[in-house]
Amino acid sequence: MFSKATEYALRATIYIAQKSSVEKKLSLAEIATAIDSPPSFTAKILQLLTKDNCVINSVRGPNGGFYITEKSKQLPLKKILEAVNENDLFEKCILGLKKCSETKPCPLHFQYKPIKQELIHLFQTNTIQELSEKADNESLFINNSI
Amino acid sequence: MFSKATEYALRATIYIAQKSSVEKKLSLAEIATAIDSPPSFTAKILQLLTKDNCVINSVRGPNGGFYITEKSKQLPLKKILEAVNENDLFEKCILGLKKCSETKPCPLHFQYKPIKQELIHLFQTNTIQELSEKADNESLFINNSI
DNA sequence: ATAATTAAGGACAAAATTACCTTTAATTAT
DNA sequence: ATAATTAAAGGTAATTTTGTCCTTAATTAT
Repeated sequence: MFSKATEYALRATIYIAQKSSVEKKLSLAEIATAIDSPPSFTAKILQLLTKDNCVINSVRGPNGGFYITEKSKQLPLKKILEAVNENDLFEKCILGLKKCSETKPCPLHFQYKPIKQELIHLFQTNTIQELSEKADNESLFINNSI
Repeated sequence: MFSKATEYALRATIYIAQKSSVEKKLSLAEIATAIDSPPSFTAKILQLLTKDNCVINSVRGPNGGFYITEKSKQLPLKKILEAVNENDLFEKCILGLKKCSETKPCPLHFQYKPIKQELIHLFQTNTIQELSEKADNESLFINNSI
């Protein structure tokens, strides 16, 4: 479904929202270990999420690391997809047809449409905070190797 | 969503179901042109679909080509995904967590679940024939460049 | 039988994605 | 101020996916 990059972005952001605050920043090493992702590749993705502080924040130096503000926690998951340039995924034709549209629909168009809309709805209505709270309850999901 | 390979597999199969019969086989060249896919790569994918005649059939030589039997037209789209080994796509965790399950769910698990089931339902209930008939009505969808 | 045609199959190439490593810049603690 | 720490940034490497090409095998038409 999603690329590795997007999966890591979602997992990392949820983890950061769960565990961080301005006072308690998380290092790349901790994040990558926690979400079971390759550290260097994860660094690149965190950079995307940090661009213009669009989703998360970072500071360098001792006791530096990544954190998320209360304000950013109110952002929809969609923002994460935007940050890693995978936001158009749900817009695309399921058969990969460039010209597929309402007026020129592919044979799956109208059956896929409601599903697509549910996906969009899922990522638009859920905030980062809501997800991180769910993560608190529903077992520590995030470590991929456990 | 899907890989190029899967998109081509779906488009090709629908096109073959639309236009072919045992008497009227379609050449690789015609199929690739019609669905706007790279011919050689498409050849590989058609081979997968032809393995054990699981979805489509082929014959070599003059007036050879690809066709689909009436029986195979009754197969669900899911068969196409199986043939190109992308059938597990809908089984996977949306966050890419290997151990995500009903008892150890990721924070998106229960919200994604119904969507996943609709996707599975879509590919399990629609037959190749049904799709190709839709393609007949809903404009010739398949050429990607028009 | 022979030649022509078409898919099958194998090897290879290009592009995209994923992953790694090293240097630089910023920040902090001493 | 200096040294230590951490992310940023750039380059590179490995892997996967996508795409190409060439030879082989099968079938058909002549």
